[in-house]
Amino acid sequence: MHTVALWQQIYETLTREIGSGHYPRGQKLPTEAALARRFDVNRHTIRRALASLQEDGLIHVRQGAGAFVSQAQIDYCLGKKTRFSQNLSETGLDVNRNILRLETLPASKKEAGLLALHEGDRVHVLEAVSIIDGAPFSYSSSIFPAKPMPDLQQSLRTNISVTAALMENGVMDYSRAWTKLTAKRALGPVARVLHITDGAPVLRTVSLNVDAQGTPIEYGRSWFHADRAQLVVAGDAYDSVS
Amino acid sequence: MHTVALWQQIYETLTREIGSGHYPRGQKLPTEAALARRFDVNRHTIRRALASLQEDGLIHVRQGAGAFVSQAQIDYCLGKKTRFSQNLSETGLDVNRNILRLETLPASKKEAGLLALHEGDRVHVLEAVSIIDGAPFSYSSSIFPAKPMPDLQQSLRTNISVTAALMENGVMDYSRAWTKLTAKRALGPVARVLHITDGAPVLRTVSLNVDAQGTPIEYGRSWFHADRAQLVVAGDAYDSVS
DNA sequence: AAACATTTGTCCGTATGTATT
DNA sequence: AAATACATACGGACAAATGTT
Repeated sequence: MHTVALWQQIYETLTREIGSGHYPRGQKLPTEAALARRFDVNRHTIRRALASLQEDGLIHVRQGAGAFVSQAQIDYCLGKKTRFSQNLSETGLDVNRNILRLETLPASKKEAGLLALHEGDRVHVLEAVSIIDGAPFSYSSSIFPAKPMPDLQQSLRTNISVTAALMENGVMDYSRAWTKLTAKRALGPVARVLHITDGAPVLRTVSLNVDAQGTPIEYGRSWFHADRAQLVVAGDAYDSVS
Repeated sequence: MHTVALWQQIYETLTREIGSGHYPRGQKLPTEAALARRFDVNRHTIRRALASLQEDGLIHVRQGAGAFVSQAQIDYCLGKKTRFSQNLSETGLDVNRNILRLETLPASKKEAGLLALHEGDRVHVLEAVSIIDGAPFSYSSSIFPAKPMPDLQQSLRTNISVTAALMENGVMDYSRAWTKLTAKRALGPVARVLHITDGAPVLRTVSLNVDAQGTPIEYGRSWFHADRAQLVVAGDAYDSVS
């Protein structure tokens, strides 16, 4: 007869309980000793179950502190028609934005190259932190060519949505040319705005948006809170969303 | 008259020199003191230039050790038709693979759910490290349903390419249903196989491949060496590659 | 293992030119 | 025109991390 291992039963019970909200997100689980008493097993059996929970990313364990239920990761869908606000507000989350910097200035040689401009052409620079459910989710730094949309700065200030701001400036449609992703350690400023400790991992993306003619209209770099963000590339999303 | 700041000239010079291979990848730059002598400026001016190089990701600096030219990141393209070996061997890189584990066993409840099987149905488990140019690039753990491809284990052992192994077992075509990405700290085993220090950032992906009928044929989790890997999602790649 | 030299990180201060108010 | 703020550049001192002997 086949019996499920003890640790596995406990693992499944805890998975259910975490999923149902019995142990709220971010909160501490009972100590290993307490769980051992509850399930009437040895502490090592609990540890085996917790190890699996950790592999699944459901909890994270800090030596000396305890096991904590991980925050739910927010799925951020990447596709040709990636729109930040739309992407997230559709999920019913409370999305907000803090502008850290918004100005218009001449492009450096590097910036000009990225947007296919000439050095000295003016660009709008936007740095912002997106806040979801009251906590920092991502920090992003974008540049836009100023010539075709001289009044974008004002639009960005009044609209939370970049898409809406672009529409006010005549860009009715745009698409994501490419996105490059890698993992980095959060350094000084990024760690500060994301409210994470220096050196914690972040997901960094660099991306280019182009208009219907293929002209670059936004070059952006983003840093996502790794504990909160999960980027999703769905095969279908590219076709269906349009 | 407008003059370019000293530190900026130095920054551009070093950018050029690194780009042209004057300072080889992975190698140490001269010390700040030496660069200060070379450009005949104060050490702080050099530091300002190095800070910009670091922002660009061209170098990374280790206190006490020095500034090192970053390794060129390997672009790994994500798309519907993502094929690991193809993806990378086309770039002319030396791609290899070490199998850490390859066996066939009954699926746990969780694994069964992921592949749309029943608990206890047999699955092939493959854990492997990919080696590019002699150094670990990624570690991945995959499961395949055994029923439709009973001899896959042998094929995986003899073929470096998973695609080729699948073809030998009747899967002539498959596509990437979705990929989920996030950043993590490398923990024990992952850090060991990737040859990085514990806690260093890694890029983790979870993905599902399905056959032409939409049936799951591979569920995989991968950990990419963050210093070496850059995942690229190109809008066009989804359409053109087919 | 312990002492040492090297190298980067941080802080203090000073001076000057430039842009803004 | 004057006052103010900011970016740039230089000089020095010590702390912290690393590598070597």
